[in-house]
Amino acid sequence: MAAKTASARLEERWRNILSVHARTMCEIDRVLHPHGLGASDFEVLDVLASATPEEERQCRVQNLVGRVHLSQSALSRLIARLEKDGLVERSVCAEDRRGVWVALTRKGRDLHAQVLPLQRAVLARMLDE
Amino acid sequence: MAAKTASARLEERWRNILSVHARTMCEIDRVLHPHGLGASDFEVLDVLASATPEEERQCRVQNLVGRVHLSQSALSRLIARLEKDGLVERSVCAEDRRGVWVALTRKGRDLHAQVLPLQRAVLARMLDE
DNA sequence: CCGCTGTCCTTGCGCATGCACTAATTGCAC
DNA sequence: GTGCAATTAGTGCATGCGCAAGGACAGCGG
Repeated sequence: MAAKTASARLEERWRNILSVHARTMCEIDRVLHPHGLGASDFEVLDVLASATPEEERQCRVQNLVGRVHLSQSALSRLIARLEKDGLVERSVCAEDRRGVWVALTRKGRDLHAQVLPLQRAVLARMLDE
Repeated sequence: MAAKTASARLEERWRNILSVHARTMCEIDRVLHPHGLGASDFEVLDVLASATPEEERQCRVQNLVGRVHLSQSALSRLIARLEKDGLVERSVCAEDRRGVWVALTRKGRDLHAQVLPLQRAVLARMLDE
């Protein structure tokens, strides 16, 4: 009975995570869509905006993979999209020419600043219950 | 400063949810894949297995939409796949011929019983930290 | 009956994602 | 130096998803 209860509790916690994740994710998408962004796009923008205090620059893409919940390939394409929209810039890494640097453009930084409050508002609404 | 802290805490919680969700989801997929199932497939099977104590039968699909984090269309196709694999059966609802009943087959029930411990093990591993 | 509105499921379509593969480059062993 | 494994990004392909539209049916008012 003890084991059963533990398993049931785990299951309940998991279902709860699933539920909160789905609803919040969906809401973020809905709020960001008018600005031409999806939840993943924002996630990358957000990492770039916060993890780039203008100094801690590494070869980026590889660096991003660890901080975002996307595969390398998905990230590659996502960055390509962001670049096409003029939100980030890619440049080859001089020290290691395999790598690619990714940096927010002015436009990207502005857009991030603009939508950040919207995302935070969603989090506040959804995570508080 | 108080507001900033609250926002940061929300952000941290959200990142944590994102992380746990991604890792657990991925692991469930990995464990279930050899059995021909994905995480969503299992979710549906699991709901069917637990929510069908042989009696509480409703027109199903509509009923499932509320319990699973998928759109109607995705669910429709997912059920079609499960049916193709012989794991569930669809039948028109007599009282309301718009509706469709979905029921686990013997094979579906067996497979669910077989993979359930695997999924629970993943939850135990990933959710405990 | 008739038609209208709403519900339930399915389908057409475009898109984002992951896997496996490739290309370019590095670093190391020899 | 030369070759070889490892690392880093990008690409072809298949798959699953959501949105919007469609088709079948129920329920209701006239």
